[in-house]
Amino acid sequence: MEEIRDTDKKPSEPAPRRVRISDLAQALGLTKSTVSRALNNYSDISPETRERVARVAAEMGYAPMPYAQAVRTGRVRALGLVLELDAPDRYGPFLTDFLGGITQEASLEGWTLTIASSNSREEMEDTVTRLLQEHKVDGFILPRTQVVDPRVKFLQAKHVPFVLFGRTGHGQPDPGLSWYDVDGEGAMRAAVARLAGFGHRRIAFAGSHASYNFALLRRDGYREGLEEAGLPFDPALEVMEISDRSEGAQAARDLLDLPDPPTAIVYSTDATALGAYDVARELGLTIGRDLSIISYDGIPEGRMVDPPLTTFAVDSQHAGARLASLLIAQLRGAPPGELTELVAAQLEPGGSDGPPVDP
Amino acid sequence: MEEIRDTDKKPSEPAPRRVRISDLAQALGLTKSTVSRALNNYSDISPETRERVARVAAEMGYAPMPYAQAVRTGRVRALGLVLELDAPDRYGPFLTDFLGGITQEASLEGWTLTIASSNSREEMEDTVTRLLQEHKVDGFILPRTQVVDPRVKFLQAKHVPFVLFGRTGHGQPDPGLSWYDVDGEGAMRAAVARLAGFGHRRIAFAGSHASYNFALLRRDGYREGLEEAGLPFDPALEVMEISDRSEGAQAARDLLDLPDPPTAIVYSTDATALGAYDVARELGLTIGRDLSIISYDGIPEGRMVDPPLTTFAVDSQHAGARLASLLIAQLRGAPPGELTELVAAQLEPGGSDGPPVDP
DNA sequence: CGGCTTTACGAAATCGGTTTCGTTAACCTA
DNA sequence: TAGGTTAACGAAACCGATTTCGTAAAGCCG
Repeated sequence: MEEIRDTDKKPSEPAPRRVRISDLAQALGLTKSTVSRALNNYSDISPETRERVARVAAEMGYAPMPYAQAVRTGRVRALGLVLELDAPDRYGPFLTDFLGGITQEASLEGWTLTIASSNSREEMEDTVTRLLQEHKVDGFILPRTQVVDPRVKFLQAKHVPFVLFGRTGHGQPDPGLSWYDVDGEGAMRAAVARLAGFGHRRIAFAGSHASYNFALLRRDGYREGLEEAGLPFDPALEVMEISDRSEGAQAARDLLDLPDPPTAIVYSTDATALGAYDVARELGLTIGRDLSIISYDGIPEGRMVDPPLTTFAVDSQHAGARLASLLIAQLRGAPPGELTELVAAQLEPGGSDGPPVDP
Repeated sequence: MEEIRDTDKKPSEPAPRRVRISDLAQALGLTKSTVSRALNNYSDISPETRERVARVAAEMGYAPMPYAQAVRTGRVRALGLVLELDAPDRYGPFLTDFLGGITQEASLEGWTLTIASSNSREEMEDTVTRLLQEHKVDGFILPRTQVVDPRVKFLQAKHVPFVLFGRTGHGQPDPGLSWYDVDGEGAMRAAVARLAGFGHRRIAFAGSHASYNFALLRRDGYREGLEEAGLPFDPALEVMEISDRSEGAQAARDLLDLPDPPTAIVYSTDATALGAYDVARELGLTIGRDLSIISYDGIPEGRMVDPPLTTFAVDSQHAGARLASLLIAQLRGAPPGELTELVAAQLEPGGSDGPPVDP
């Protein structure tokens, strides 16, 4: 019966013998079953016993092994996150904060985060399927929602709990979904209001890819801002599909080349707004005077440039923490549709915006 | 016996009934035990039976549940990664690639990645302890090694397998450890050689925090490069403890203020090298002509600046993949000390270096 | 005060696997 | 050909929990 298998040998391990539920039961003079039910708040346990079990468990440092519980319950106390490696901006600098937020919050509740990655939709579905079939994960966090997000249907069909970072469906979010989002629409509205307050009359907008839900919402916010400020909407001043710094620069170039150019540009993302700095340097314009810029995200880079970028900052760590919390709540039985959260972006005034110069 | 517990209720789940080992056994006309041993390559199974079991298992789509196996084996097929949220550069843009590399490679072998985060060393130890005591991971990947890394002793004491991204101990890496590293020393040597080849005689170095192992190695490489080029080592041209763009700028300013200033600066990281661009603009110098710059990392930003940064690029995705592979090998029984890998950084010539101008 | 609920716990089955220990039949060997 | 191996599989224990079911004692009721 010699074992010749070539995989997964056990390393030498003088483990310090953890305390099991049976040890706890013996110490208490009870049976495993009673102890288990006491710890899980069953109603057929007397309050005194319940309290005593809890106390001794804490004293002995008992912690159940999630995977042993999982054999019976099917739940492993693990959250799943699928990163899309082909994302246009590779999640930029947010990822660390975002992951930190998720894991710290999850850790408080005794959960962990398992991450997977994919290069395409097919790969994403395979990966998710494997995580589920191996029961490595109880639910998912989905970053970067699209207007019509294939992941939603996919997970709903499998009856897997999940939460979204960002809404879907543009104006009408699906009522049965859990999500957390930052109010990009409101931020863009406020950006336009701020610029209009400075006296700008021609305010342009450089948006992101329209397949992403946030892109449409921010564009909406821009248009609403114009309307509230009593400014006319000029289609020539609205460009979309801008996704990196060089495209942001090209957008600025095109806008400034117009017969009646804008005096301010609202960018959908900081990364693209930095392109305006390059163009300003080319053309000898001073940002904040000759051209006002306001954008959105709050990347560290925005504070390094001269002048610092005025932006609406997103707290990625908070987002991660809240998403973890919402998902755990849902896994504990809360109705998904009631788990939604919309927070405001935080204005970080820099020097990139100000009153327009008179011609 | 009604259940009133307030946590972890099971959501409705019409799961598509997965195939268990007992189903497989029944279909084969064998017992669970025989099937299990066949799948795990025990020697007391005939080759024909082993092959038949493998074939039918594949046909029926059987995959063992890792947590059910874990109850007996104590292994869950999960890799652990602890992110340090207080890292100076927050892992920059590498994290996405790095995680992608780990997860893709792990996925191929049927493993997953569980991540945790910490704000301090104490928190890191608590987190690791919890992950181990709950048996949520089998081993760890440790990024960003320090010269004397407290994590090494900590994990060794617990007899937990791990691999390092980067060596430790400066010159003398601990022989019993597994690690993957990029040859920063060699890259810095090559950078100096390249600059000396252009005709530079006074070449400065701006390094990182000396507590990190890579910082010392890159500095060594710089010094070796000077020696090989037959150039004298001038302590005034070597500054350390530079960790971000503004510190990189200040270093450039200080170096250029010297009585006999350098004509080229080798930076330990791209992020700090970008500071030189800011200073060049201030002073009206042209990078690549008046001042040559070579650095290390290969961040995307380096290709966006003008002129593009000449740098030695690191493939973070490959690093992640190899680290995962090394750790899995170790978990399968390979001796840790033999699992080491050193790869070269890839020179990406930009326009930031060239022959010095004659005064 | 006898029967009927509750209350509070123990005994045992269960989850999906792995591993130990027998056991049978074929194969050697002397 | 009797006795000892060996090959190949079955039976059952086991891992650490949860959950179902059974049951003794206490409480209630008329």
